[in-house]
Amino acid sequence: MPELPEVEMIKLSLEKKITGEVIKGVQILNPKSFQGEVSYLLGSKIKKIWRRAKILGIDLIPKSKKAELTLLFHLKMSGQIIFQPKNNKRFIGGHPTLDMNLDMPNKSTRVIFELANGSKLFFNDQRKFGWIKLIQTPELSGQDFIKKLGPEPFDKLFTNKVLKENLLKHKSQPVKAALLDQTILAGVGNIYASEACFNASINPETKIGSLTDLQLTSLYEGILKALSDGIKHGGSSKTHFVDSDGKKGYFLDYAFCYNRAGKDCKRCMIGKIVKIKLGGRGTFYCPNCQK
DNA sequence: TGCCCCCTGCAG
DNA sequence: CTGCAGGGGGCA
Repeated sequence: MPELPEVEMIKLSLEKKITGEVIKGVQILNPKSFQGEVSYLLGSKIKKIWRRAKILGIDLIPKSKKAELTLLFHLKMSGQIIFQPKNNKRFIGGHPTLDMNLDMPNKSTRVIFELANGSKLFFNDQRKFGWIKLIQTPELSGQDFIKKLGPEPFDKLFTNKVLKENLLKHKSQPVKAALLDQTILAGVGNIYASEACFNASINPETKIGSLTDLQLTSLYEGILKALSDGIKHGGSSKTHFVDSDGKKGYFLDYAFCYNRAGKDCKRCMIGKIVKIKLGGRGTFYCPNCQK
């Protein structure tokens, strides 16, 4: 489900609600969804919520004087984190009919966190690919899936030059496949990879090695534009994504190519968006203006 | 680098 | 019924 913008929306919608709260209980409905010693969580206090790439982290201060804990979430394709206020009171604005049914738990609920103030967090994951991992905070940097991650797109260390260097280690790869490689840069997934190529007017099948310097720069800008547009519109809700309030995001209404096969290109107005398969993933582009 | 796999459910 | 879905690890 979620790429960087979607996880960011979850983080933003969650942090004010649960920071400072204490975890009172945990119910694990699907054992494969949770790794770690659950009992350590009980009585711990939520210190900070953060995002790295597509991973959401919750730092915890344990009840006793043990090392600090971090709860890691990877939502993979269908994960959701839903906050339920005390007494299940909700004040959802906008268009309630467009938000998900918030009766929890539901069929996809895998883990439930109960907070001391009576609110709850539901980890839903229809396809069961996602996971929650409880580790000691000092172990974080040693985790393989963290170590391997490339630069964070909105970090100031992620410059045009860094992207170029990282990409050029993979000259024979098609551009769009490279954007999905989390070691090159972290956080871009299938939707925003297609959009980034569109923004840069680059055919997603183009090999990295044959990109001009100018194209590499356009790609850098195109990536940042795709991701920030994603955040601006609250993320992409194709099937599963909602933020922690159960609200959808509307980026796909503004997307240039993703999920628009057969439709007119919004830029050149001549081409029609096509869908191809690249590296096993659906890929969209305009054959007329992406060369 | 390119499959196959982990799962469930929906659209065609 | 088949194929496909915002991810990514493991295998040849």
